[in-house]
Amino acid sequence: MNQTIRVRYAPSPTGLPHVGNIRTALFNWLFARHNKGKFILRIEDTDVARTQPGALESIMDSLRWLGLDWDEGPEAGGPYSPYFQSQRLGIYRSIAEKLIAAGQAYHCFCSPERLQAMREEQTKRKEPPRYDRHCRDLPAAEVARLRGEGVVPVVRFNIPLEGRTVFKDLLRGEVSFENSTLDDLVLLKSDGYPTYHLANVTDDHLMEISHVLRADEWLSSTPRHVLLYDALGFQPPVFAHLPIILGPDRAKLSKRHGATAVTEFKEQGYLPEAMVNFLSLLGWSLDEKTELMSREELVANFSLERVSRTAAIFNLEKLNWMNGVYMRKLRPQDLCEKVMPFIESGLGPEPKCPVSDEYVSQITPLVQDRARTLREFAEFSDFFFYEDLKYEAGMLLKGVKSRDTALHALQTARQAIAELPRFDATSLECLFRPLAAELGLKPGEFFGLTRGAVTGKTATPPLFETMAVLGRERCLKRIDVAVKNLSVLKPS
RNA sequence: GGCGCAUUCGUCUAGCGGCCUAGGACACCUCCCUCUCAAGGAGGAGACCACCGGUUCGAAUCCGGUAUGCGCUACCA
Repeated sequence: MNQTIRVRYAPSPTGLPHVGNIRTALFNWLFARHNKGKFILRIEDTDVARTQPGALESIMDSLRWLGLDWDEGPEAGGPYSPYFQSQRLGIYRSIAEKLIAAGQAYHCFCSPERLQAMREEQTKRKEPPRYDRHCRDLPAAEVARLRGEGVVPVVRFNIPLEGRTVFKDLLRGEVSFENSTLDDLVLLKSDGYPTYHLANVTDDHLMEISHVLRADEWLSSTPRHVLLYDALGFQPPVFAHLPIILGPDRAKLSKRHGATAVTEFKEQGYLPEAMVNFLSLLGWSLDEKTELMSREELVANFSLERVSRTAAIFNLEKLNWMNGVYMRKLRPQDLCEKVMPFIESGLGPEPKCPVSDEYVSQITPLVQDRARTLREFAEFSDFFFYEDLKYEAGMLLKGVKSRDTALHALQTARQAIAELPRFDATSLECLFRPLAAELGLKPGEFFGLTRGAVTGKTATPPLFETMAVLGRERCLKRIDVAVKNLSVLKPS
């Protein structure tokens, strides 16, 4: 096959794009870029009731955020316009009419009520619920009568009553279905919109899609599509059904499992490059060891042969780890820039120090190794920004013998700090180590106590660097507050 | 219920007949480093390769069956 590779991502704008969904987009994109082909974005807005206003924007935002650029589609345009199925209604109608004329499809006047009753009846009799082909061979006179009554029909496809439909799936090999298990699916709905099946087959053909890489849940409807291609005299594309993504409970990933929309990951402070890397490993692998790959490496190495066939569980822990790796790889000034909005929005309304580039760039090297997401970065460094700390005074006593020991140590530290000629990390350490010995405290005890006073936390970046960034005045003030907090505590 | 797909450590996976007494990664545990927390380094535990048959000198790898899971079974995609 030496035609150019053309693949598409064809979401329906019914909500926020899901990570599973976007993983399919990623694989399509990687396949296109690896093969120097085209990646097309096509919007399948054929369900009027389910289409949501902002969905298109969030689909495009998600793709852009991950760097999955499309060659044809909304905003990009392209030779096969339009790329919105709702703007191609005439095409589907004429295809449907062509099928009817050829005896490959028919009008069906059955009401939704009749269909539902029929299915209930079938289920009760333990039969597979299937359209009973009531309208398949309706006499012309009957059709005219129903028409006259104003019943708007749907168009159904004539599935062959016998035989098998066999097709090749790139990942699963030959797949075969008994035609008798398929029913006469609806092609054109009564509102004039096509169903997925018609629109999909029509557009994939017209847009010269070479490979259909879609989620596994479509495998069962592929024989219908193959039959449709046949009826229309179209050459079917190559199919590859990708494994789906499950939540930790092995059920299809959904809102119950926490964040699932791509935009949520963005808001939670994940980096797009980490996301792309992580998602690429959900159902694909390069070899037995390589895990960390740049976008370029992924493009260079991606191949369908190495896509697995089994559903994968979305492992948030691993994403967190990988995001941390990418955070640590960032140049400090880049991290600084990326984390800024999270600091600004992540801090509450309480009075806080000004958030400046200069200040944040001092904090960045201290927190970079410690945070796994940008949001976590903001949380870990919040004490740098709040003017007043909130903590339980008892926290200060953790690891210290008594309240009075702590009070004395803090007061001693306060005075020493106030008199320190140079307020930097090295000077502070040279001051504190001997001071701990003088106080009869272990360094860890003394440092921990000071840490609590100065940050309100038990776990922070290294004490002296942290103090140096906070500045002398703020440290003194916070120690004063700590002393006050301890004084009102019962002696221990 | 019918049809289809799948089944290797808790999780993501490597493996496409002998290199496997099954490799890597996350998570977990221990130790080192260390002012806390991380990061980093060194180890460890963790999979009778779903089960049962078969093919073969030899099977995680091929075939059949069973079980389990998932998907589809709409005028939704």
